[in-house]
Amino acid sequence: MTTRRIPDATVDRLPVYLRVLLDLAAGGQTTVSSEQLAELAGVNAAKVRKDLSHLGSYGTRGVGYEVDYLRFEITSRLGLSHESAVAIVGIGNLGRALANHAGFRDRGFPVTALFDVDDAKVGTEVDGHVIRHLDTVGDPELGPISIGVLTTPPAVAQEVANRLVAAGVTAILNFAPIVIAVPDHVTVRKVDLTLELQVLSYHQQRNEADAAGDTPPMAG
Amino acid sequence: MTTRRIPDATVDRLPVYLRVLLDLAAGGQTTVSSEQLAELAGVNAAKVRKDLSHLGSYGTRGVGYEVDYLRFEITSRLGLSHESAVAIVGIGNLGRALANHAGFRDRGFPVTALFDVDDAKVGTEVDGHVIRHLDTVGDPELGPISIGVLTTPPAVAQEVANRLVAAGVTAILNFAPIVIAVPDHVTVRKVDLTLELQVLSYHQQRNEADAAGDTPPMAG
DNA sequence: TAGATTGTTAATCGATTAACAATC
DNA sequence: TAGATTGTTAATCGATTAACAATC
Repeated sequence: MTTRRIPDATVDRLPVYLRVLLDLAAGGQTTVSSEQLAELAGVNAAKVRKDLSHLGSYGTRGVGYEVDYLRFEITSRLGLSHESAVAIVGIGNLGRALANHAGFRDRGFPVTALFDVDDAKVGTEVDGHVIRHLDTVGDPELGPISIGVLTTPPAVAQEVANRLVAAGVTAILNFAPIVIAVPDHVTVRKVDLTLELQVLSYHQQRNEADAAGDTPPMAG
Repeated sequence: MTTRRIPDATVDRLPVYLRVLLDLAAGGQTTVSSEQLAELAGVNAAKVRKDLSHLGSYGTRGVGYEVDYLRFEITSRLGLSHESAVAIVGIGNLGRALANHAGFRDRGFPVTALFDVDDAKVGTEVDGHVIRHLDTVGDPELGPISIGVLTTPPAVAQEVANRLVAAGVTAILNFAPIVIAVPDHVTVRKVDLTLELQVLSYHQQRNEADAAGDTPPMAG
């Protein structure tokens, strides 16, 4: 069963469509046009149709897309038909907040393990989960870990990533502000909060420069 | 003083280069080649040179780039020469963690205000900051807010964004899993944690499919 | 001068968009 | 049949990359 490759830009948008479809389904809507889906997802209709065409032809001309069918299809292609266990490593402010984050469990990503190396933290509980020492990360009795969430200080992030990979983790969400290297079969996504603020800063500065007449809007 | 437009993809990488340069400077290194910068930033050297060329010609052929000079230049172009006050709206798990996040203040983004609408929270303190009612968001005595961080439930995110914009905020970092609409002069970046996990799930599934022989690596 | 490395060019690639024939 | 809307094509745009002349 060969599944065609989906472009990266499309993969990044499928979760957005999926969330919109869940909302629509909750509201009782059974059909949606590319126009409406685009509006709710904050993109244009051509992009929606192009994106969905990579999944196959699941719309009906003159009618639109069946909400439930499309939901099912996106869920399946994203690999969300089964739950994925999440382990959080580094239980500081952010790690603790994520451990408490109900949204993960609700979306099929139950947090099943918390790790740290601080003996003062190991053994204590967060949201019903005991914090374990990172040395036990490979322990089979914890069950398989599908995704590792890295919320350690940057100085140890690479070392921790190595240990996660050694324990069989093939997907990492990295919050540490450092680029980590992993083998080809491991996927990393990064969330860099300072980067986000800095990019906002850039655009803010540009807008101000434009407003100040650097690129006069209509004045002549 | 006209500053040339920098491509979006480049703007997204400049903060990464900046972080690497700070590390190099801390280590006492005064010069860096595109090759080394690329290695540390996790990209290739051609991209580094192309990106930096948008800032102007700040390298020296045969030598490389002066670390301090490049740092200064990127800092300036990103608008990081002055601090930007951050307000966090929605003090739940995540908002509280971000309020405690020292990395923001250290990078020039001091958190100066916390807002919520829950009377049980209003008046209490987090990391030395009193939580205020969102109704006071425009209050001049709080000082200007440069960036608003949205950590509210999705159902109220649009409404809260409207109030931030009305209070003069022109940059928003949105953690609520919903697309928010804002006027043209306002910039929004989103951080969608569930989306990140779902995209990881997709790649994980693809890698497994490939490993299972869907795309045989070398077997014939 | 010889070696190193930038800055720029040009080719390539992937993503976006508009337009419209196909078709419900 | 008439109206609506998809799925696909083709044009355009922006990003990436390799290659190399310029030059320190």
